[in-house]
Amino acid sequence: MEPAGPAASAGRTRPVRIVDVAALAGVAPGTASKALSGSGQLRAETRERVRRAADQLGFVPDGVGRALSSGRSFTVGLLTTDSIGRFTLPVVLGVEDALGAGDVAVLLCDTRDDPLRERHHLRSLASRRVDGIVVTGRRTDPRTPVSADVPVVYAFQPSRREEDTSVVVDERGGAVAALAHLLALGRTRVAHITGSSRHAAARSRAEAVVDAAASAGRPLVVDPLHGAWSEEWGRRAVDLLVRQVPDVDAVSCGSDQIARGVVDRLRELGRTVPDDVAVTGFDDWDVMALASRPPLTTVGLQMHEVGRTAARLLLEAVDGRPQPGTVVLPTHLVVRGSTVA
Amino acid sequence: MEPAGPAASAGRTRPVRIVDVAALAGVAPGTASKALSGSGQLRAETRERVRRAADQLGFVPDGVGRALSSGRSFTVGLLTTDSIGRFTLPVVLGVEDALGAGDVAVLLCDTRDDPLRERHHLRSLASRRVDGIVVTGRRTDPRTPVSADVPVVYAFQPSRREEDTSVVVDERGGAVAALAHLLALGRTRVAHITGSSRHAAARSRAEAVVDAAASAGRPLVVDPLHGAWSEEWGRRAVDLLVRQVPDVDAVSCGSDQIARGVVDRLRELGRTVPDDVAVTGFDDWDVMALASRPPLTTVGLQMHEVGRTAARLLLEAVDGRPQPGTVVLPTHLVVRGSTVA
DNA sequence: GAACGGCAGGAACACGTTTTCTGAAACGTA
DNA sequence: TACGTTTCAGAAAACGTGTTCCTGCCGTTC
Repeated sequence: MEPAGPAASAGRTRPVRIVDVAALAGVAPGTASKALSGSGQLRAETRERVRRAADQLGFVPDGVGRALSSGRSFTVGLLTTDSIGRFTLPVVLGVEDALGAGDVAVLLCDTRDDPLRERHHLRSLASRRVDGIVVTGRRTDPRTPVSADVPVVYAFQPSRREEDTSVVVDERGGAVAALAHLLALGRTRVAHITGSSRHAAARSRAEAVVDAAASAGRPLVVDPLHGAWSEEWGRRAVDLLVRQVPDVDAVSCGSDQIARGVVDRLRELGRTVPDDVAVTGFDDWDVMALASRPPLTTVGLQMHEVGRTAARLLLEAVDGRPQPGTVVLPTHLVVRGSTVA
Repeated sequence: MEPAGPAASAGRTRPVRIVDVAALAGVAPGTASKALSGSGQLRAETRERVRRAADQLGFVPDGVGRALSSGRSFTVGLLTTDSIGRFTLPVVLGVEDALGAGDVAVLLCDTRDDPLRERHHLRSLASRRVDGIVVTGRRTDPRTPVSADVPVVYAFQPSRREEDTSVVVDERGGAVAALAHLLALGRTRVAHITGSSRHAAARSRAEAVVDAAASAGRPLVVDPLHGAWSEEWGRRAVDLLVRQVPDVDAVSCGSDQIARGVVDRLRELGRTVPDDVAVTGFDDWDVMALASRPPLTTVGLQMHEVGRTAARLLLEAVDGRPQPGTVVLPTHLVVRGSTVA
C-alpha cells in the first residue's frame, strides 16, 4: 500500500537494507556484502555493479546487524572516574576525535565519583558489547583498575596496576622546565606555591621543583606552600611569602589559578611582574592565563593529545596488539608576559 | 575442552546468553525471555525459577541482540553544533544523567562547527539505529534543523523550525531579574556592558535590560556597550563608561567574565563595589563569580536542567509522545557581594 | 463421557549482516 | 574428449534476543 519509491521525504522512512541493494544489483545478499566490504572473490564488474546500486539507494549498513554478526560493535566506552570537568574535557574530545575518524563511536559514561554509578556503567558497557574502554579522571593519583572483558586504556589518571596501558602527562618535566626557565632568566630566589598536598599532582610537581632547584645550586627560598587550587590561595600565599622572604624574585605556581592570584596580589603590593618578580603557572588554561595581567607564562599539558593517544592505543589493543605500560607525554612551556617583558 | 565453570576469573570470558539461563532453569529460551521481561503468561513459580537462574549466572541481556530484535537500541546521539565547552558541558552531563537512569546510553558526537563532521556523525548515528538525537550548541542563535529519521530535541540552542522540540533558557527573564535587583537596591544610573552584538545572547539580554529599565522609569544612562565576552573588554568598557557617565552607580553585565573585568577595573579606579557601583554578572560561572573580589551577584542558568529536560522530552518522543514547541526554563538570581555588602 | 475454553510453555521466525560451505561454470591440460 | 583446477556466486548458518504462533494439558460444563 505504501509508495515503493526509495526516496521518501522527511518522514520515518525505513532504511534500505543490504537485501535491497542485492536485489537491485541482481545478486544474493551475501554477495552484496562481500562486494561492499571488499572481501571474498568477486569479479570486478560485479563488485562495481553492487557498489553503484548501494550508492543509488543511499545504503548505510546497519551497525546493529553488523555488530551481532561480526562480534565487534565499533563502539568504545568512555568512563570517567569523577566527573568531566575542565581537565578531562579535552581528553574526552581527543578520544572522540581520534575514534570518530575510524568510524568508532564513543559511549559517554560519567561516574561522578560514585562507585555504584561506575558499576552500573560498566555493566551497561558490557551489555552493549563495546570493543574497549577508555578510563579517565581529573586527578593524577593512580586509581584501582576496572574489571572488564575488553581492553582498557587509562588516560591522564593512570591505573594502579603497572601492566595496564596508561597515558599520562610529564608533570615533573613540565615543572622542571618552568623552573629552568626562571633560573635561565637569572632569578635566584624562587618560591613554589601550589595546591593541597593531598593531590598527587601537587606533590609530584613540588618535589620536582625542589629537586631541580637544589641540583641547580639554587634551592628554593622556602618549602613549597601547599594550599588550595584557587586564586584566593594564591593571593594569601603571596602575603605569607613576602613577609617571610621580602626579596623573592620568582614564584613557580602549581596552577594557573594560583598564579593569577599571585600576580594580582603582587601588583597590589606594588611589585612589578615580571621585573620584580617573575611568575609561572601550570596547565595553560586560557581563561586564566590570558586574562591575567600580564598574561601567564605557563606549562601546557596537551590534554587533547592524551585523549588521542589513549584512543590510538585502545584501537591497537582491540586489534590484538596490546601495549602494556605507561606512556608519558611531554609538556611544553608557553612563555608570556609574566616572566619576560 | 574449556572449563565449563560459569564464573571464569578475569580473562576474556564469553558472556552468558539467555540459552544458558534457560538450560539451567530447565525451560526453553523463549520462555526464559518471557520470564525475564515480564511478558507472556507464565506461572509465578516458573518465572521465579528463571529469575534465580539468571541471577546465579550473572546474566546481562546482550544489548546488540536485543536492539536487533526490538528495533530499539536504547541509545541516543548527542550532537554538538560547535564544540563542547564551558556552556555545553553541563548540558551534556544533564543529558547523560537523565538518560543513564533509564538505561539509555549516550553516543557523543562533537561537531567542531564543521558541517562535514556533522554529516558524518549523523550518518554514523543513523547506521547505529539510535532511538533519538539531542542537539546542543554554545550559541543561542537558532540553528538549521538536522534531518534525521528519529526524534530530535534541541537543547540550549533552539531549532529555527518552531514546531521542533527545543529547550532553552529564559535569558530575557534573567537579565530583567538582575536589573530589577539593582533597581530594588535604589540604584538609578544603570549601564549595561555585554558581548558582541553578533551573538543573539548579547542582543536579547541587552534588549530585555533596555526595555525593563525604560518601563521602570529608569532608562539606562547609556546605550548598551557591545564588545567581547572577555575580562579585557569589561575593563576597557569601564574606562569608556566612567568618562561618559562619572556618576554611574550600577552596571549590569552580559557575562561573568565581563563583570569580573568591570569589578577589577572599578576597584583600580578607586570606586568601591558595591557601595559606589553595584555590578551583576551573567551565567554563574563559579570560576569567575567566586574568584572575583567581591564575588559576583549573577544570573544562574541551570544548564544541567536544560540537559535533563531535553533528555526527558526526547524519551517521551521516542515513546511516541512528541511535544513540539519550545520549553523555556527559568533562571535564578544568585546574590553575592558585588551588589550587597 | 465428550466438547470446549483457558493457560503454560515450546518451537519457529524475525531482525540485518557476515562468513563459510558448496556448487556450478569456465578454463586449461593431457 | 575427459578430467582437474580455478574462479565466481549463491545458499545457508551464525550471532542473541524478542515475539508470535501453536500445541498440549487440565479443568469445567453439558
